[in-house]
Amino acid sequence: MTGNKTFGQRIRDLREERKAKDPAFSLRRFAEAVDLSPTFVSKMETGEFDPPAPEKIKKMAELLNVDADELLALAGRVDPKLNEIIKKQPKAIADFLRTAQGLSAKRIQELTEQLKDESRKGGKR
Amino acid sequence: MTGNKTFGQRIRDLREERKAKDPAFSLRRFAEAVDLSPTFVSKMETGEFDPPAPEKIKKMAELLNVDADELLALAGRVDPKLNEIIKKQPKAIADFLRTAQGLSAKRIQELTEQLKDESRKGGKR
DNA sequence: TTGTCTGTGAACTAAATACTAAACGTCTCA
DNA sequence: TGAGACGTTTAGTATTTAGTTCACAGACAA
Repeated sequence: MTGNKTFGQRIRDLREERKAKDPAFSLRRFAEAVDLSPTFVSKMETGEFDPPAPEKIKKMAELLNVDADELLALAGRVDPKLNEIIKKQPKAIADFLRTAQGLSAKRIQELTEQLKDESRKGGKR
Repeated sequence: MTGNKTFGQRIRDLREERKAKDPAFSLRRFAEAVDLSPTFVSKMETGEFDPPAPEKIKKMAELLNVDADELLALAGRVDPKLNEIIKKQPKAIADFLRTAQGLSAKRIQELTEQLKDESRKGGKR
């Protein structure tokens, strides 16, 4: 597995790593950049507080240069935008996801590629 | 389109339809079966209250004999179980959904069928 | 005409979510 | 030797979510 850390541990690791090269990644300054209080970030990193709202998590991912979906997943959340996508075709996508359940990441990526190829060639389809 | 009603209107229509044949579908009795107060169901059906928690919506779908995903979608929600599925492969599925965005229901159903055929033939894949 | 059922209106509310402010001890470095 | 930044602790709070209770007026039936 890519890493079995908690959300808070992962943020702290990433932030400390950046801090070593750039003092803008101190807890206080990072908190300000994400628009959260230092208190919250401290507690969150130590796991005493739950992760913040999805938008804050996305902002952190951007600042820390990591994939937002990875952080959101660690936080036990899903990007609200994915739910918006699902709502446009609820039955079809719900069926698909239940069928795709348990598929390897690789196989899912193949399907994604397949769709991309199709749209490159044949327009919408 | 299949129907452009609000969540509440849809529930009321379905419930009244059943009520005509079965007095167990009075507002009060239905509310009790779903484990909600009559007041809540009344307000919900007239749109004055927001739809209840996903589990209640699923229960209603079951009692009213309709697809839960349809009701959940009308309620502007997504089955929490779908989010659980996404969390198992967050990056791959997030990518897939963003790529599949805007695809027709038909095309998504084709993909689902493709996966089902594969698992019928080749095991997990 | 009392009893029982219907749906509805007004007024709350418990619990969860998503945080904050202020003060504290520690360390640095000028 | 004190000014400033560091992360942390204690003690809260505002907002949202997901409902509830109680009382009411109208229909119907015995």
